[in-house]
Amino acid sequence: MADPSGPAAAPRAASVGTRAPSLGPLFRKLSGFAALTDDDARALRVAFVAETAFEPGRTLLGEGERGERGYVVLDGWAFCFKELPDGRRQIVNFQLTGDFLGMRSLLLHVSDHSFATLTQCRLASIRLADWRGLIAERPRLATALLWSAARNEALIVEHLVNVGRRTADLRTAHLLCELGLRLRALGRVTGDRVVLPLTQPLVADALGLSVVHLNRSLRRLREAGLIDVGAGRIEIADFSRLLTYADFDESYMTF
Amino acid sequence: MADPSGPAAAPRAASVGTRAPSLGPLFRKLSGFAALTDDDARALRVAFVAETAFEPGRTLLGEGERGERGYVVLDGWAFCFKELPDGRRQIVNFQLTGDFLGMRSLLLHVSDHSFATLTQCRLASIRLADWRGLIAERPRLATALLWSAARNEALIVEHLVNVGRRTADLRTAHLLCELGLRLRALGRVTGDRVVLPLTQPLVADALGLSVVHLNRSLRRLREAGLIDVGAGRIEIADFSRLLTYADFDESYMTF
DNA sequence: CGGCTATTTGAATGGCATCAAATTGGGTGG
DNA sequence: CCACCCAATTTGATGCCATTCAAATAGCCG
Repeated sequence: MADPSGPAAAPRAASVGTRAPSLGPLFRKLSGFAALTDDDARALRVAFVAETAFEPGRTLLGEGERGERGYVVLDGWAFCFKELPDGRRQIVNFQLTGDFLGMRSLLLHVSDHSFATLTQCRLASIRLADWRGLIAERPRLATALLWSAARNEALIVEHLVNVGRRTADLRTAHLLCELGLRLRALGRVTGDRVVLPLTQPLVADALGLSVVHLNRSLRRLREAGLIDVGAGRIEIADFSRLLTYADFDESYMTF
Repeated sequence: MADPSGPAAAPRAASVGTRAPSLGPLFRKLSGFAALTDDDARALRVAFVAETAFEPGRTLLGEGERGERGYVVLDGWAFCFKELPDGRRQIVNFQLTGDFLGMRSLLLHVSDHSFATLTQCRLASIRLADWRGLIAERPRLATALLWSAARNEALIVEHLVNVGRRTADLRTAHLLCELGLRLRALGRVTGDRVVLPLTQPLVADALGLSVVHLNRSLRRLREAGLIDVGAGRIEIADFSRLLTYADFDESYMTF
């Protein structure tokens, strides 16, 4: 194990940028896809520049703009979305600690989507040239990134199934389950309660529902004792039962 | 330009497999993402084994199975989908000539989705080890594959927006436009008419609609003179007007 | 010819959107 | 500390979009 910044590593001087970004979660994720070396860890540390915190609700890149930098979430929640001509929008997915943000915009000349912070966020960023360099010169890293892209695609595909073929209540429960499990995989969840920093307009845009109808779905889930809601926050009250209720099949996440 | 099997190349003996697969469209697509060399073309030719034709409606891999081989469509239509416990399904996207099929299943230990042929198909296939080899040993190819994965993700994301935020009529028109443009990019379409080998149950499963309702949407499009329908086939009758009707923004496809 | 699937239409139901409005809570400036 | 504003939450009423049930027709294959 070659964690570039994990707690197990001895304290080391900041190698690049204002301070060494904590790329531990990212590196752990990528290590699950390919056997990375210390050199790979070092290359990641060098290529990614730590950024100071971004405030909540900040749009980092709009559709049609040119992506100058790609990001990794060090801490906080972000999300990406597409807007329609009439102003409505579809949230594509949420990014948590260790997830990439805007890498597709970096690859394409013009971004096909937008992304923004949801909560206060700490992000590390990378320039296109450095990104290309990592892929071209580090075969194991390139392999891990392709695996990571596959995992990301699997999340989006399941989201599509959710929106296309499930009722509002199950759809809502399913999304909450996925986010809860992703937090659990990060070691942020221990018991049967999970707090998610989600407002209802946001979740409605993710699920392809109106805010009004989502609110009624949430009320039913609350009356069933599965969740609690309020003040810009949705809280899973009984994770086990919510997973059962949603008939959640986590096979698309477990690789 | 180093087309491994294009018509411009002089006839060459089959290098591997029963005959040299026509990887031209795949190579052309990948060349748009990174500058590939003759060696890259050769490596692709060696790794992909030509397969004989598959009949229409053949499921190549089911959800939960282990993907032993990845595929490239040489000719014909295929599609991938996920099934729900109640038997309904969501079609994720369609694969045309030059598109990968089942690569995500190859990377993951257990496939999270299924895929099948739609029409008669000719496919070339690759084993996991050879796939890993291409990625690890050919940096330009790895780069191109990551770009290709990004493009594929962009298609799925737009599909999600379509299902999540558009009405049935616009949703239907949008899908037909995308497929028409993809055929056009392959040089298979010249005029304002495009024939698509799609049955209505299939399109309904792609759009997250019931067959009955899709049928009514198609009727409205037909009465508007935009399409023709019948006998396992949907035909774009006036591509220009259909693009206008769908307010189609092709920026997500043009890279 | 019989069975299967695709296409099509009618009728009724229901899920979800839209419109409207009351309430709440956090943030900000006076 | 209060007044105000703005966004989020919540509920009611209404109507439409889409599903479901039902059935008829048509085309394909064995």
